[in-house]
Amino acid sequence: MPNSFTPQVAGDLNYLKSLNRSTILSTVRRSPGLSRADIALQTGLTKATVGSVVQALSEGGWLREGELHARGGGRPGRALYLDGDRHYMLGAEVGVKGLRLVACNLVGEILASLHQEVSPTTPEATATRLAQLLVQLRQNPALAGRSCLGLGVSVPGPVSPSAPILRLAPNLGWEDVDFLALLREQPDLPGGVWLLDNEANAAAFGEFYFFDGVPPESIAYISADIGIGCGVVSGEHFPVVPRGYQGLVGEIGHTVIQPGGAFCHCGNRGCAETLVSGWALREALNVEPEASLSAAVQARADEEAVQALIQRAGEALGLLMLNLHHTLNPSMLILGGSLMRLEARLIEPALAYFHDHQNDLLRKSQSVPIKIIEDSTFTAARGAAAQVMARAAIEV
Amino acid sequence: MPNSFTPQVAGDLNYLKSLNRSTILSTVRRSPGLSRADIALQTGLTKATVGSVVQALSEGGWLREGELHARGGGRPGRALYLDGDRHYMLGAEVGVKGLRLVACNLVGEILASLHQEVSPTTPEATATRLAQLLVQLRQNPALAGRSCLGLGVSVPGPVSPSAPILRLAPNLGWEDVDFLALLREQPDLPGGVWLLDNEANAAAFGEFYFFDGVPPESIAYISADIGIGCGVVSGEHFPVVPRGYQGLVGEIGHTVIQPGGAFCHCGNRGCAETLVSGWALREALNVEPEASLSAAVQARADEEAVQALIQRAGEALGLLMLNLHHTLNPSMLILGGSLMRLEARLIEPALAYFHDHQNDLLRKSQSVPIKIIEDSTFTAARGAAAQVMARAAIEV
DNA sequence: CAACTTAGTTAACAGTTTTTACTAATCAGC
DNA sequence: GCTGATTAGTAAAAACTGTTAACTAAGTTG
Repeated sequence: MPNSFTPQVAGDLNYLKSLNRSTILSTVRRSPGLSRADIALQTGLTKATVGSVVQALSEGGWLREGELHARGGGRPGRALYLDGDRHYMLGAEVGVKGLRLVACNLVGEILASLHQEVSPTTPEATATRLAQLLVQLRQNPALAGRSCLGLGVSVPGPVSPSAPILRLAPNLGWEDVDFLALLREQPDLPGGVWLLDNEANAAAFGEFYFFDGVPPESIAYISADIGIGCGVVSGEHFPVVPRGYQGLVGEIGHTVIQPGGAFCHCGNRGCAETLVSGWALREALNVEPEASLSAAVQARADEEAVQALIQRAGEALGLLMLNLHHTLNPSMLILGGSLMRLEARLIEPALAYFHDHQNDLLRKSQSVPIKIIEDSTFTAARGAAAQVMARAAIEV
Repeated sequence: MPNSFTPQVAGDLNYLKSLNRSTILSTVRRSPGLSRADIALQTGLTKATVGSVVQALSEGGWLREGELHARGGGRPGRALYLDGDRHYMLGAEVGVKGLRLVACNLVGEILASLHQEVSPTTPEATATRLAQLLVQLRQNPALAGRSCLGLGVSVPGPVSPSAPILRLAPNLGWEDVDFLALLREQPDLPGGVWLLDNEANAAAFGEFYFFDGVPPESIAYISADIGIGCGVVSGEHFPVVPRGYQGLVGEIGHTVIQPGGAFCHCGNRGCAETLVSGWALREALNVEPEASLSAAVQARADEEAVQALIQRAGEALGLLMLNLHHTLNPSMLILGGSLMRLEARLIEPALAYFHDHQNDLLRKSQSVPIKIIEDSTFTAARGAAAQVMARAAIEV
């Protein structure tokens, strides 16, 4: 049955091998500690195939052997884990508020990170600065002796699905920027897989790929920051992020939920972002771009108007979550972004709205788990790194 | 790169063969008249492989040879087409207004059809009636000498993604119905692939799979009928219809676009369906379930209140289209369902709203083509048949 | 009509998973 | 402690895939 890792057009034996290698890797990623025999059972491959693929992956630094299983009669199997000690991926977020970089291993652990809270200026200057920070990051002793699989960069705007080009980033004033090309002109950068993606997509991918616990069937990650975006991921072994025809999937901040409502900077009226978003709240509360929104809210928490504003924003977020659920029906909703720093003030009305406005269909189904990421400083950067790993696992 | 036809878990040589056969078939479906050499070029397979697969497909009744190409020097290639004369698929729509059946060939042509405009009662009685009609349909002389690939059934409600079970059909009063199991108890039905899917999904799949002309990258099909649903399809060679965790993808009729608005039958307020849907308009205009909505509108076309009502409904539909575009970003929107019989009265305000409320991101992109299906009597049934073909092409 | 070009087929080949048989390691029971 | 049962993992042969390279087929062009 169709799912997600298929060649552009048709497949040869090489593709088949790559598919199986990647499936085995993903099987171990999703349930660490499986033995070769377990993998054979789960994937349907034979013990012989699994054995030879595992050997190759171990030699390549992707898998490592662990302890022995001891379950009843028979020779115990040897546990297999992703090898967190031999490779790493670089991930970077070019955000409105600054640059954030991580290097993480195959298990998703952040080995080293950097962030610089300065708003990007031109694409060229930003590329230069990012390159310098990448060089600095790679000198971190935690990365010594490891090989780099590549670099993923996330940007605050839609990326063309056909080419790694940032189409429009209103909050940076950038348009049609080939950021990876600018970066490639810089010295001392690693080779391997280079990827560019939207911030919400990257974050969503990372949360799905490195999910802590039993992985959900699919997720929608709502990124509530200056603007509101959303990334969607599904696919057991080969997670897919739908991007749409023009890379606009998940631009839910500009879905209209209040026809004839307030004007939005996008040129329309009544967008969700006019009710819940960093820029709308800052504007309503007169908070300077440099100042902290959550601090301002905290300071004026006893003003009734402020309470009502945040309450309304939370409800709008809840409505957005419901609409998203009716349109994409993910098995889990994840909320992230700097707006989460408003904590219960924003989140409680959102959850309340979400639960109080479920319709019959939803009530019939088991309720959708909602996960909240309080600190998403490195979420997008780590997600970009995760995308690098997923791609490298296919190409190796 | 990930896309859509991957085995449950891992692939063996059988899968590889099936993949390539299916890819070749799809290549011909998307551009009829290609030669073996063209296919080899497009798919990346070698001439040898293409040759042997084409031979197998021809013998199996899937492909036929056509005229000779005559383009410049060299031996001319022989055009290949899907063979419309040897197989057919059955498709049925269990709708609120009755049963609709088609038999169509590999090219998507309807060879025979039936429809019975009687509202279904119980699942059991409906299965019995549908089985009788299927037997009757299969006796149509147009089907003589052809083999049946299977049966697809579409139903007016979400289908569980894990099993072919109708979860809820409010307009039929059905809940958790294993309709295919009921059907299987009936005599004289064909074997092959049996599928069950939501009406909007089936229709969307059919419009994509049998697209007349250059196939779009992806589509969203909005089914505007008693309720409002939506099906999404994308994937070049292996079209995928996302269903979501509980089969609720595309339930856009219950996205809220007017918080605090009118009560919806789903238990919520301000759903899109309260503004634009068969039931809302019928209720507002006091039209009996048996009577024709379009006729009623036609008759009262000069009442100002009626004009305003339809105008508002059209605008709501336009808003829904915009929101859908911002969430899923398909490369084409298709409008279908019985509400299209209201014609320009409904459609013009919808298109006007859609075009007048595009934001900067959309304006920057080339505009999304919108296709309107005036008569969608057999759209869902044919779509269900298309799904059967797609599945059979993989399994054969 | 010979040279050229492109389409399609054939047989040997390389690379994949599977099959089958085997070895390795642990536990249970005597 | 030994034997047998059971499960894990490996090795070599077998089966099957698409590829390669050489060939035949069938047109056009000079």
